Parts: sequence; structure tokens; C-alpha cells
Amino acid sequence: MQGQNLTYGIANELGIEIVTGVYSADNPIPIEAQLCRKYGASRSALREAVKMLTAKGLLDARPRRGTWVQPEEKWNLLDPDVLGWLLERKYSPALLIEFTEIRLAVEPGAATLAARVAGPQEKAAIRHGIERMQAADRGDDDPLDSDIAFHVAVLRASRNRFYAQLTGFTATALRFSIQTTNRYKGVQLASIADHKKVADAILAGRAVAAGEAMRKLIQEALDLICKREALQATRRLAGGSAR
Amino acid sequence: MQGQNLTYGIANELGIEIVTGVYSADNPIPIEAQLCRKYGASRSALREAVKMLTAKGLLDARPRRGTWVQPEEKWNLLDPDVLGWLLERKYSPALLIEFTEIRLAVEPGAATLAARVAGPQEKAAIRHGIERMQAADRGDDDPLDSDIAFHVAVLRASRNRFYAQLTGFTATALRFSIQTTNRYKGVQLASIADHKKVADAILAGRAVAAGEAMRKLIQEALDLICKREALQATRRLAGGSAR
DNA sequence: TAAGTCTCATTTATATTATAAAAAGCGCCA
DNA sequence: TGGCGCTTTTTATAATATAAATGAGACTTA
Repeated sequence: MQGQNLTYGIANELGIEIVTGVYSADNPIPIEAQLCRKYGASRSALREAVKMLTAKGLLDARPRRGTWVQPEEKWNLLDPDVLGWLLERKYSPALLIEFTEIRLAVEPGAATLAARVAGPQEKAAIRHGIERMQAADRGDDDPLDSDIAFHVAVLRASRNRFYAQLTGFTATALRFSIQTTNRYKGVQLASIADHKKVADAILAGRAVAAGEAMRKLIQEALDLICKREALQATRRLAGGSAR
Repeated sequence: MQGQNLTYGIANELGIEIVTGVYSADNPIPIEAQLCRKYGASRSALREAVKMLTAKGLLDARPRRGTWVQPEEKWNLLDPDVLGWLLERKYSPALLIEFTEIRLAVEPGAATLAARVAGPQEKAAIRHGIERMQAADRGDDDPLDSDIAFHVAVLRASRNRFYAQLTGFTATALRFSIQTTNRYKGVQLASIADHKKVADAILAGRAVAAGEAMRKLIQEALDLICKREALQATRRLAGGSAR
């Protein structure tokens, strides 16, 4: 949902404003006419943007009652656009922990399946992901992109459409997660070894081992985040500089 | 996305046609003017419907090139609307297996978390789900609804927004799953006992046990589906009446 | 002949205006 | 006081005009 044209641009801006909490019960969405003025757009373009956000669970429009932001539990958080908007402007350690928690369940499941059903092409993609991570370690590839490529390859290799669907979600989450936790400083080597254990298990068809290796990998990431947060809390208490 | 008004009705119809494979590379979506005629709608209403489907990953429209169905891997399968459309018209054992597979990873994860963090209200909802299942067994409640209520309560009790987001998905999937596998014929009692084990573990705060109990529960459902499918395959081979 | 450029036609994108439908709020009346 | 019906506001739909994008084919030129 890039700003390739006016409608998409409005959807983007409005989407960000909504998920960052600009509108609520006491500060509702302006009526169509005002929104048109605000974005300098016609009703057609604006209404189409609003309909896109409605489809993603962010808005609800009814005649005479106006257009309202839906309660947060109706937002389609698994939609990469929605998740992206949320992450782009609103840093939240809680959110980071929450999606690492769900990755802790999902990715081992995908790895287990992948070990059972992955074909030659899918296995090649996983192997290639590991190679890219190794290349990144030598400075020949991007560490973030290669990491994401590996996790996406595993999800795809599960040959399950719902896991495959989570690639967009995972890629967005991972990009944000890694950027904010900002690893790649010495942890890299150990991390590659852990990733390689997962890959080896999948390639060898050892389903249980693959799941377990993936679980450990993500559990480590979760522990790291929690430790960091605790640390920052301590610093805040001590009056130190924490973000 | 009910047919509350014209635009939503068009989105529904078109959505079903798309996911059931009416349109493809060799049979592309008609141009706007033709679609308007087909649905007896104005361009405004039609375009708004198309934009909703675009937001859900089903369509992509560009000037001069027309509007095309996106490749299936871009469909937002975790969106309850999209999943519902897929299930409503297109029975698919493969799909049933696939979403039971992902439930096998997700729901134990949610149960584990729930055991750690569920508050009084969330615990009450889980207890109530069990009570409803028991009531259904006596004929005093709906077996399908009570089953769904229990699983939804566990997801919510995880206090994780991404798990909570999957309630819509799970409810849709479960409704379809149970209807087609059509249990509730003697299996019921054993099923309630298994559900109660999950609930007890969560209520007692035994996280690992809760996850494991949930895993067993869903693994049983998965085995049942696979056995059924194998059975039907056998019948088909034997020339018997399948489905 | 071949490669590049230009023009034109087609289709979606946006704008504008008018009318319909829904529903909240108010006032009238019994 | 309570219910009924008008009025007004806001979204829903319609109809039409213009803009922008782009694919295809013609045209130009080396």
C-alpha cells in the first residue's frame, strides 16, 4: 500500500493516524467533506481510501452516524499494512514482545512441517538463506535481509497456505524487531550457528528437531528483548538515558 | 462483510467468485463498465467494492491494463472474510488439514501464555466455555457455538493482540471444520474431558501442561480428519459413495 | 531492416454534482 | 409523559466529465 496514487496515499496517512490513536471516541473522524479538504481530494478518492481501511477492520461508516474508528480488537493486525503502520510511528516494547511470542509458536510449527514436506526448491531456498547470512557475516550481503529471507523460506517450505500467508507479517515484524533490538554486534556468529541447526534439521527431514531448534532460536530472541526491556526500566529508574 | 448495502454485497459476490477461481489469467475480470452492468451498480459503488477486495489482497487494478486477480499467495487468507468466502463455496479437505495444522501450533501457544497471564475475567470466560459445552451435552446449548466460545476464550486469555486477532479466523475455521467433519456423535463426552483438562491447567496456572493438553486436543482432531480422508479415498477407490 | 520514438486508443483514476437513504434529534400532539 | 412524525445531517449511490497511465501499432530514421 505505497503512495503510488492519491487514494493509496490517503489510505496510508489515515491508516497511520488511526493506529497511532489520533482518533477515538472523544475525537472522532471528521466528516467526508472535511476529510476531502484536509487531503485536497475529491469524495471519490477519499471514499475509496476509507473503504480500504474499512476492509482492514479499522473503520466503520454509517449514514448520519459518521465514520468511526473500530475498537482495536477488530483491527486486522495480521495485515502487513496495518502492522507496518503500527510499527512505523508507534514504538512499543509490548508489541515487540507480543509478536515474538506468537512467532515462538508459529515458526517452530512451520519448521516441523517443512522438515516433513519441503521439496527440492524449498530446501534450496532455505540453504540459500543460510548462505546469505554467512555472506552477510563477511560483509557481502545485508544481515537484515538475509535473516528475513531464511525465516520466510521456512514458512514457505511448510507448504501450508496459512503459514505462507504469515510471511508478510513475519517479514515486517522481523525488520522492525531486529532494527530496534539492533543486534548484529558480536551476536551474529552464534546466531548463524543456531539458524544453521534449524536448516540442517529441516534438510535432513528431522521434524521434531527442526521445531525444537527453531523454538530455541526464537526463545533466545524473546529473552534478549525482555532482558533489554528490564535493563532499560532499571536505567529509567536510575535516571539514566533510556530512549 | 454482510450484504448490508450495495457495495458490500458486490464485494461479497465478487469475492466469492474470485476465491472460487472464476477469474484467472485466461479469464480476466471484466472492465469496470461491464461489471457495472453485471451488478446493476454505478461506478462509485463498484469501484469501492473493488477497492475493498484490493485491500484484502485479491485484486490489483491499473490504468489501461485492467483489474486482475492477484496470485493466490497474496490473498489475505487470515482475513475472516476471505477465509469465509473460500470455505463457503469451495469444499477442500486440503484446506481443512492446513488450518488444523496451524491451529496445532497457535492454540497451544495461546494456552501456554493464558496459563501465565489470564486474569479473573478471562478465566471466567474459559470456565464458562466448558460449562456451555457440558450444557450442550445435556441438550441445553449449541455444541458448535460452545466449542467455539471455549477456543476463542483461550486465545483472548493470552493477552496477546496477535493471538486475539486470530479469534475471527479460528471461529470461521472451526465452524467449517466441525460442520464438515460432523462430530458430536458419541465423541462428545471424551472431547469435553479433553477440553476440561486444558481449562484446568490454565486455571491452575500450569503453563506447560496447558499447552500440551491443547496440543493433544488438536492433534486428535487432525488425526480424525486425516483418517476420514484416507477412509474416503479408500471408498472412492472401491467405488463406494464418498462425501 | 531494426531500433527507437510518437501517436492514439483504451482503461482506470480523480473530480464534480445531484439525488437517495438512513438515522439522530427535535418538536408536536394526544 | 410518551409516542409519532418531521427535519436535518451524513453517508450511499448515481451520472458524467476530465485526467493520467500505458499498451499497441504506426512512423521515422539510421
